[in-house]
Amino acid sequence: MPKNRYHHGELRGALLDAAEALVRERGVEGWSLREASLRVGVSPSAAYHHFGSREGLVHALSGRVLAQLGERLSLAVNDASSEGRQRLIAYARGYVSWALDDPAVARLAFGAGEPEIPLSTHPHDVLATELDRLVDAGGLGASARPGAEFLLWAAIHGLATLLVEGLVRHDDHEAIDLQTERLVRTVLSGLAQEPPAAPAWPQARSAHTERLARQAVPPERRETIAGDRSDRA
Amino acid sequence: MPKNRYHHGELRGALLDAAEALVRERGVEGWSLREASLRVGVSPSAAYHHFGSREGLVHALSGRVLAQLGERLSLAVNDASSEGRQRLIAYARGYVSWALDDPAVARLAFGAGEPEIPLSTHPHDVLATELDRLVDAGGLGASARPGAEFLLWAAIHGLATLLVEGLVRHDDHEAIDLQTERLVRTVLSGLAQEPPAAPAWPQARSAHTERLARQAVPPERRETIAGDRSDRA
DNA sequence: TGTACATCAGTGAACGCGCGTTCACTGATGTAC
DNA sequence: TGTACATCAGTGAACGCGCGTTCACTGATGTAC
Repeated sequence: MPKNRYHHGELRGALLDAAEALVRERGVEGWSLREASLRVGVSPSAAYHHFGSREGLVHALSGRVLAQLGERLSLAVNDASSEGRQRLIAYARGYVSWALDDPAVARLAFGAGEPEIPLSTHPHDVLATELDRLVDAGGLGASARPGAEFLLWAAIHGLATLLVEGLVRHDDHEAIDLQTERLVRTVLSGLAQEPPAAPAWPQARSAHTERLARQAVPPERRETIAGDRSDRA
Repeated sequence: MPKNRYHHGELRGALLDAAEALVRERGVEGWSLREASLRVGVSPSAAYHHFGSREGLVHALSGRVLAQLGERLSLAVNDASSEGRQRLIAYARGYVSWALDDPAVARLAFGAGEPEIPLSTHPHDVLATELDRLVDAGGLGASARPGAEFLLWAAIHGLATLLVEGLVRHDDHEAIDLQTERLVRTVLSGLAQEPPAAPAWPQARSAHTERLARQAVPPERRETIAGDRSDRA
């Protein structure tokens, strides 16, 4: 807590906070980099030292916000019972209520392309882990597991999106919770019905997983790594 | 085709065309009302005679575009076999491929709140009709029907959205088609599994249905209509 | 068929504005010796 | 412990720009008689 304010100390985080508040108030496009700087009490050009452009700031914020959703979902799932289906219902409710609590922030998180976000914090990873758990507990056949997280994710994400954009409406929060529960139960029971000899469904990939895979193998090594024996660990 | 160009004749439509092209090129926010006017060869203020503001233009366009999707889906469904499940798979494929063919336009259609669009042209209505048809043909129990369109819509919409935003990726179009098919089959089979004594799920409402209901009873008559016998037709 | 006139559908100049970004700069901090 | 100096993290003025919207206007069209 320096008396002196020439060096802010936490400027990067403070700018992200200001930007998040502005998104909440006026949407993703309804504010300027100048205004975010002004709120923090810093010159506009200071922001350029931390983010190269307005877009850079928005992109960084979207990653932070998506990670927050992931953490919230982890908590929601672990607060729920140990029964696999109930945990997934809790996941879905958390996802939908998060989006409805803060529609503009959700739009940002859902719309900003490839996020900068660590593994296992991502909503997709939390969901995948829960489905693995359900299979382990015998609640879902192993043959239905591959790709199942994308079906469930699509369903939950679609409900959240339709509600956030106002294309679908309910009377109250409880009605939304029930609709969410029905949706999850329906998809899970549909998955359980899948014949074991189902066609080999193509595998989808999550954008953040791809990015992380790329980062694990730095660009300059990608061509030689296959035959490289000097790898450590 | 008037030689004289002082009166354009089709200015409203021409402005919508220009705006749609601009959305395609640069996204919903990446252009100005001035630029749309310029493309059409008309002064910016001419646009104000047709749409009261930039927002008005965008809103009108979103309605037009959503209606186009609805028409495309009607065609896709009717081109498919008469078997109910196949028709719904065709619906979903049409929905997803439309969004991927034109991501920016899809974002506009999906994100602009309450659209101005006639009944039965709306994607929601087309879907509801197909589900009714499936029930009539015995492909789905009547007890699972209420609200089912919202489950399926959420699933399809979510898949489209995740793909459009780049959060989920596939190798090619065929993989996407297969994933779409799996999603629809899973939801339908989950719905079919629903116990007949299922809880009374709350009923969702579509934004456009509500708007149409409001319009059917004009505001100034809403209070008296119950006891009003002077109704015509 | 001709004319008067209301209405419709445009023009074009002007407004005030805040934007993203760049630039040369300076004060504060951390490090080597 | 003191000093020189590189680096880090800010300042603040300025740039050129295109924006949405308003306004008083005018040319073309449609209608009544």
